[in-house]
Amino acid sequence: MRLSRYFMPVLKETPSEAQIASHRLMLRAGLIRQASAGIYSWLPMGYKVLRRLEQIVHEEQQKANHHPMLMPTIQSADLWRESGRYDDYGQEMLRITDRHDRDMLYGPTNEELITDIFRREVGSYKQLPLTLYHIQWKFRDEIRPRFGVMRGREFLMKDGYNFDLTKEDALHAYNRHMVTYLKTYERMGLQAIPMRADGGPIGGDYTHEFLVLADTGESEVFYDSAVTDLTLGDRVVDYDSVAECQAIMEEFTTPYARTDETHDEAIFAEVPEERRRSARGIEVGQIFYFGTKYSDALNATVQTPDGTNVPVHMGSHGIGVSRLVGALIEANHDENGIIWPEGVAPFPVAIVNLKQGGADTDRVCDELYGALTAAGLDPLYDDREERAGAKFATMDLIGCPWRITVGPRGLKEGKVELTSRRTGESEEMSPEAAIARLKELLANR
RNA sequence: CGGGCUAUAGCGCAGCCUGGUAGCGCGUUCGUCUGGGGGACGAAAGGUCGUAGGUUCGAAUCCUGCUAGCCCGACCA
Repeated sequence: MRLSRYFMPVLKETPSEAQIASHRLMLRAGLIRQASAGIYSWLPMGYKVLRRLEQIVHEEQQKANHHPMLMPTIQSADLWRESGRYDDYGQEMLRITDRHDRDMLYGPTNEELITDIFRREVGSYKQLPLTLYHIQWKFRDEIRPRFGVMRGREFLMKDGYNFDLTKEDALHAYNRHMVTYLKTYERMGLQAIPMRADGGPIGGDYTHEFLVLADTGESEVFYDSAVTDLTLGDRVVDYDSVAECQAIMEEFTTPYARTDETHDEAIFAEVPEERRRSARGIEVGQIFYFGTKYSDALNATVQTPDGTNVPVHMGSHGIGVSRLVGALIEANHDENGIIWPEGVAPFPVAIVNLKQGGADTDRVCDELYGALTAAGLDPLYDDREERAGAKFATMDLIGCPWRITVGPRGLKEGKVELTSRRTGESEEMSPEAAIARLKELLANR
């Protein structure tokens, strides 16, 4: 993308409403603009990050044979009355009346709707196991929205629902989801620690929250530092293997890791003192097994081999996709701006032309732009008529992981400069070498 | 919802107390110079002062209602 033709309204000053780093930087870098309290428009570069996160979520879910679909944002109140949650949910649910005076609502979640689809269409154990998910906008009418997309009222969420014949099968689904989530966060360049959590309004006996450590997190967390050494890396997981998913779940949940709601000082004290940590965390996902709570309420049953009808065992699982953009920035920024992990950067590499209109610099930039585009590396070319300082400051703010600087000084030696946004380290090399290096560095993207 | 605060140009703010021509910085446009970390000079565009009403010869300024937004708390992914 040529910056001169893009829409990226950056701000030199911080709008007064932004308190925390991610909110400030999302506004300054031109990712979002507020539409009303807790509701945001996603500008092109913010939308690009959001789509990138969605894509990663989709890929990891589908590897586990979970099926994407799309349910509506507006739901009828009837189903919620049937489950009993129309009254339970309280003021957080945005209630709407249509022209025929029917009670509608903007969905805060989709257990009722998905269970209704299931009970209409599935009647036999032979159709199980089944996991369906979607990525859709939700609305929760927070009393006080704040921190930008971290705690908005409208938010994009991946929510999935598993349907299984037995509790054992449903617990495998639980473990399977834990693995897909760990994979998903790792690909985004985030460490999200699964922590034993509280069921909350959705309910459930088995539940883990995934937390990203960050000073501005809303939750206080306690953990054994051993848990932060764990990674899945390149492990290829067989999601049909009950034993393998179980083993990974145990590996990641054996070290002590809990939010303050479930924290137990006595058990925590058994962790060696030098490994005990308390910190703050941002919740970016949660998984639940809740048994037959909704299938009982909504009469979602399947026929077993012996001819009886039994309610299905269910679980639900969520990833806060829009919130993740904020969490990523909280975990990856410095005083100059965002530092995107390579897996999620809106543009993985930026080309900075220090002398716009110079014959040599223009030519080399065009060549780099063409070659990187052809290689699928989606470069952002800063071809504006700006001075070097302004270009560097803008590039630091928007946080592309790699920057190629093309200036007359370096070109005298036939060199351009490749700089890491994260470390600030630079290396001079020929344009051809820079292209080759970037292909290598970004091979996994 | 309780407590506190704010609303003046795209962004950050002053002006209000003590009523009388609507300002500053950044950004934007044009020109000249400049050219490796938000450069300099010159010119210009851009504002129903949140909104409705009241007081007054006259209201951004004083008074009242309303709306929106922000902060703290409770709540929450």
